Amino acid sequence: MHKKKIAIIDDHPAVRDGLATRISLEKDLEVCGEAEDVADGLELIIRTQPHLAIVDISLKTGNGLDLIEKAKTENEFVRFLVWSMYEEDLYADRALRAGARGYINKQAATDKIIDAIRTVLDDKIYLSTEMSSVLLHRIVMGQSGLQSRPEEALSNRELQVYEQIGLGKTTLQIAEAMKLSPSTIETYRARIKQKLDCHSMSELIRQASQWVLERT
Amino acid sequence: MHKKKIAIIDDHPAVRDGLATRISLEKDLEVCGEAEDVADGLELIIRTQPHLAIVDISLKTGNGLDLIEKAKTENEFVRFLVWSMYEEDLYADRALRAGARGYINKQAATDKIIDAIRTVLDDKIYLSTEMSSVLLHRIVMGQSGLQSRPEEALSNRELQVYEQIGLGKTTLQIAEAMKLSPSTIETYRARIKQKLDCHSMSELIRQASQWVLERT
DNA sequence: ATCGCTTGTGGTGAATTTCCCGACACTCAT
DNA sequence: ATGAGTGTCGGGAAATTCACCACAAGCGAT
Repeated sequence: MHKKKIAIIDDHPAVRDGLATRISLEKDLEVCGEAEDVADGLELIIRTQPHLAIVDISLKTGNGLDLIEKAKTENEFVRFLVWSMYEEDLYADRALRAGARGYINKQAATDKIIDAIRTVLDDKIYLSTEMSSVLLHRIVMGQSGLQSRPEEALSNRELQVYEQIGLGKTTLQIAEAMKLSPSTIETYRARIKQKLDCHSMSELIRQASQWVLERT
Repeated sequence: MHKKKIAIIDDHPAVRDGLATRISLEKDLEVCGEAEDVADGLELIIRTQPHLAIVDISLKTGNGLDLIEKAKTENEFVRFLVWSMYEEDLYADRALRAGARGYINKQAATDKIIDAIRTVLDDKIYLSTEMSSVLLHRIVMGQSGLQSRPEEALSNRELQVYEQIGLGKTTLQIAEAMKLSPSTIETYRARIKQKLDCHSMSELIRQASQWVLERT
């Protein structure tokens, strides 16, 4: 029989163990290797060409999403499933954007991960139902479901404001800096929130500051 | 033979599985139960009176250190080992102060955790050698020496709130999650702002969210 | 044994900010 | 020329933040 090969890339040995033993219970799946950082993970993927790589976001050195971005071009046939402790709404769309075919939380029961694996191996997208509906909602409301980097959704002015927000500036500070009425900044902020699907200032600030950091 | 009973309290099923299977390989150890949040963890400890409880810091609801504080008085004979993904230098001394007998990182090899378990069961303290010397050094220098990170100035509660802030949660959401009055969260926030020298919510959120990202 | 400081918890009321509406002019593409 | 998106602003209601205060418990220093 032809078993599907699964690679596990996670920086917690106990997690790898737990996952590996659980996967081994399935007759048609086998773990073809494990890695705990980006370099080893890449090497593992290139060498073993797994059908699916399960990737944690926070690795020993670097980020699982980076790994996926790097690996996906050279390894057409490898599918990626992101497996992380972070809440889905923080990272699911980033994961998909990076090239993953699914996202599953570590708090999920181990049986769920098997579901997710099979779903992705079957060339479908795996997300929680809530997250799926959020993305679908975005498609209906906005243009594309995945917010391809904020730059593309925001207008010039909005982007400038977004950047200031990410720097931790208050509405008033931004208004002064840009010599505009605070009301205007409020409007931009409201539009940004709508476009990026944020529901509170806290969330917007968090997202903006993250964006500022990541945009090197 | 009289096996030592181990309780596992962690909110990631895969971690529990990995740990449990690894522990089961030892002839003189047995897992007497698992839990994934504070309430269940307490109940588990009271009911089974394990020789040792392995406790993750971030649980589904609440904090592992709180669990230890609550559990230790009523359960004299239960020892606690903190097992977390966070870097030792911020949490190890908090863990010990809360009543734990050791701290081990999730990135440690699974054999290490067995070491740690045996060490604690043997009524010794388990820490990495680096951390031991750091703590000793702090004791000698009178603790008020140089705190490399401003976050070290925060109290336990403040740190929990800080983390939530960094995740983009609003004051109200945090209050609900921690089952405290919003006023209390306000107070913590004010104290955090003072300690970290932030002058507005925006700045605090920005700093907290960056911290959450960069802390591994 | 006492004093002072920190921590954990909460409250009040004023000041600010956010939120939800609407408005208007201008551009650009359909 | 109509509608969608953008840049700019305002008003009023709702929510949040801020600036204090309070108090009990714990802990270290005197």
